[in-house]
Amino acid sequence: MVEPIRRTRLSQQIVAQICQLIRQGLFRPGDRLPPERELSEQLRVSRASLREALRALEISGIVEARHGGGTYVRDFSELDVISPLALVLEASDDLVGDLWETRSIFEPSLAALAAVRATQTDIDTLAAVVDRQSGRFDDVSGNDRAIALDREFHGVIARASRNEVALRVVYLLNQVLHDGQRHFTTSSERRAQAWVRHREILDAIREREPHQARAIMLRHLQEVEAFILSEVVGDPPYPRLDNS
Amino acid sequence: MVEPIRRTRLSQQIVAQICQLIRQGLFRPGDRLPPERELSEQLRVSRASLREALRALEISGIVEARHGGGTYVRDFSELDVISPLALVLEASDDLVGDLWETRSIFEPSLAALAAVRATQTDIDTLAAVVDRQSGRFDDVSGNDRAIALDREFHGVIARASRNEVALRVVYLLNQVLHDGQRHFTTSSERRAQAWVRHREILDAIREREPHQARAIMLRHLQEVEAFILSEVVGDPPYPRLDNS
DNA sequence: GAACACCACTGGTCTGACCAATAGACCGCA
DNA sequence: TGCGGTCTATTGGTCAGACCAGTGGTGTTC
Repeated sequence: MVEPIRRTRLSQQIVAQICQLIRQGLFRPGDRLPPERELSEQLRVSRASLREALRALEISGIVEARHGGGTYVRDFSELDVISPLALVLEASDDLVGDLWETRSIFEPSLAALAAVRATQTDIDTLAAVVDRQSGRFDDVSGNDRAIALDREFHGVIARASRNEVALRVVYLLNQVLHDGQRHFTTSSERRAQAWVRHREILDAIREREPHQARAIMLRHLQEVEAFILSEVVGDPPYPRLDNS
Repeated sequence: MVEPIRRTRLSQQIVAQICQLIRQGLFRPGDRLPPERELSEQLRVSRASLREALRALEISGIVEARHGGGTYVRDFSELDVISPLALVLEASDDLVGDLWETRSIFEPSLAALAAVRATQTDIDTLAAVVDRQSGRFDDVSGNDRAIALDREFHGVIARASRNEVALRVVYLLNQVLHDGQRHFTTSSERRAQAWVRHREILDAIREREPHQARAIMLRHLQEVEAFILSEVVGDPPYPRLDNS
């Protein structure tokens, strides 16, 4: 019935303000922020409070501090930040199924959006990734490289969807999933099958066919998911949706 | 060829250590951590460094600090977690369109899942919410109540989808969206239309028709989104997907 | 011109102090 | 006894200033 009073910490206000400055374009990715001492003086807050705010921004992946070198605004396209949410989800193996299901909800739509919105540059980048995936990866480090390329493929599509929010969400999901199964090994046959699907998705995006892109992405994820869930985890506790 | 030296910040080590203590069960959800002064003494670090670590843990949703009351380990099942995602999205008006689009990706699938997995209790709860939405809400506080009920409706469906990850994501999205437009006013006609859709979704879930639930939810979101984007924000900068 | 030494700058950490909110102890009144 | 208010120790929030440690440019030296 009544609205609880909004007790806002000083560092939160600072975070909001700096975020706004960045969003307004006063600070652009790659720019160096003013020194902490100077910034704290301008904001009329102590350096400790400012540092708490900067730490929050750093955790969020918005800025990056270099000891002795200044604090820089990160390029948002580099989203490879350590997500603290991974700490929360790490201990729970039983969430892997949920994570995959969530990907299956999300990424097909992102592929469809990418088919509508991808620029020629996006498509070229995606094609380059798919091309690099055509290799065999038989040596020791091959598995890691294959996984990295797979993440890159899905990352490029998410970026091509031109939806900042969805991009962040899907990136987070994949990161948690990746962290939980870092040493997961795929077989050559699996990789070959995935590569075929990746090529089909690329073609669908290139041909601007969102429905096609969505359907193939869904099929791709379900194939991989079925394999992983059967090998690593157990059967899902709840009924699944059929495709649609 | 050589491994770069890992220059780790003090606060990062503290975060790792506290996380480990929580993971080991020394601190359980709901427990109160030792006071900052005491903890900093035990860890042999300054209070400032400890506080930076605690701020990181708070952003991650692992602990919660209460001014004058101590720092508590959060119950991870609580959903209103401050995520780094929320920090990024805070104070950003031009992301409202992305947020809505992301909802439109997510919630139709959740409705479909709910149609498959909802228990009788879920359906009863949902029916009760819809029933309460049938009122007129003409008085002053009516708008707030209507918005609260709307959030509750979508929350119950998300919970009924039995997907912990998706639940958290959609909860976060709606929270950010709500925080950004707290004082948004809807007309009675809009509410009536939304109520019709809500009833249709409820019926679809009750009849165990996932396709139906998905389709109506998508339609519902697109209707509301179109209204809000036209009234409050501007036209979307990128082409939208047609339904599907 | 290249290698080196130096030094101003900047983030990282520490100390100690004070402010502000909380919560429990304590007291007085009904 | 039980309720209400007050008082105070505890605890998080903020501040100021200092020093440490890594960076990068500048000037010197050969």
